Amino acid sequence: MTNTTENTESTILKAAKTVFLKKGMDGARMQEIADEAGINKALLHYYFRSKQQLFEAVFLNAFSLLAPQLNYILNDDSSVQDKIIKFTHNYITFISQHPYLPNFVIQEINRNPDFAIQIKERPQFPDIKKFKIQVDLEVKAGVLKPIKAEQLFINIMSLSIFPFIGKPLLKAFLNTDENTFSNIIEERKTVVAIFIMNSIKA
Amino acid sequence: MTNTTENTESTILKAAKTVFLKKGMDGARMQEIADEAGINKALLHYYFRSKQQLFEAVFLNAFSLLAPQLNYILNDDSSVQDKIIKFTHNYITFISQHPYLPNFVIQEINRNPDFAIQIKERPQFPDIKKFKIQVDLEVKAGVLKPIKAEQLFINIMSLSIFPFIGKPLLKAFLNTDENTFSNIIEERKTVVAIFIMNSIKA
DNA sequence: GTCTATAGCCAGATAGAC
DNA sequence: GTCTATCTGGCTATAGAC
Repeated sequence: MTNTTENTESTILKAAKTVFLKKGMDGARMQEIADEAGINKALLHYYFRSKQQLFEAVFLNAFSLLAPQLNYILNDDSSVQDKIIKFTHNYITFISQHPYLPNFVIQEINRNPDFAIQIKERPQFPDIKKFKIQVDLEVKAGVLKPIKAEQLFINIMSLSIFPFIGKPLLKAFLNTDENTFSNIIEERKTVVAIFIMNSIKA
Repeated sequence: MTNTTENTESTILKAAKTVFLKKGMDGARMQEIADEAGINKALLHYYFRSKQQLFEAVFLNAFSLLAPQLNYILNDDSSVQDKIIKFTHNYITFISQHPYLPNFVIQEINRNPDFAIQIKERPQFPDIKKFKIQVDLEVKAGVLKPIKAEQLFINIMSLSIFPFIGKPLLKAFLNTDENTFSNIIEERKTVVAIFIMNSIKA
């Protein structure tokens, strides 16, 4: 019976995730989530009380998929170069499999900046401190050209994430179909790291 | 009297822009737009018939602010390097003054991909053809390291636009306040071009 | 735990006076 | 052209049967 409960609850969460990620908090409908889960609308309220609470469960789940991976680039002990090569490959691969994730998280934080505050309280929240020290050291040692860790971090994030968020726009500008665009993304798993390292390797 | 009409109409458009850009189509309320314009809700319908039509007027206006600037990097005759330096500086400066714009346009295209199709029909819609030829030529001439024009274009867009879309998230990760983040953006008006050119200059 | 039925509210849209 | 008042539909949430 605990099993049944957990199954229904996770069925709801999965359906809610599908709908919220595509439509956002404002665009999502409880009825659509219920349909997606193959159950009744009232049951959603039985398990999660309100749309808001269901949404928050989905949001925190989504965020906890995206954020911890950043700890790798921020806190691992290997060289900046090694981390950039591995991170961009892994992150682009991961987002390819969850293309709605970054747009959803960013959109909802923009809608309600309080989320950003809540999130910072959580354990495992990525912190740039160590990365900053490492970059400064490698710059001083002459391994990297002069660059601020903050700018480098923003560049890595931008190059990894934006193509997914801006996909429909980029597809239009590049005048490509779905397949060609997928190939371009596939290429980025390697060319992003090359692009970055060409720029900063001393 | 034509004047009065145009004034009311543009007052409504301005108010609608303010609200739609912040809240998006789904989050915006006609009442809020009416309040922002200092007029009555019924008047919105008198001028624009429906929320959808008012929204589309705002969307097309927003898009027509963002897109034509791309024609500079895509179609101007100066060298790739010159264009990147000028474009990143100008675009980041422009978006700094209209920070909600890119997020709004991208969000709404993601919500309704039909917009992307409609938009492509418009005159002045940016086209990458000429840029592609130019990049290929400069690569062949040994001015640039080997890079595909499509990837370079995506990189330029990503580095210019993403920091605005991802601002609350980046602020949290970097653990910076509003002021520090503004300074980082200010720096990007020059460092983005340096970052790109370091990477691709042969 | 799960359903049907419905309460209650809110938002977009319209009618009609001025 | 602009307003007040109101209709109508749709959505979240709850009541209550099973």
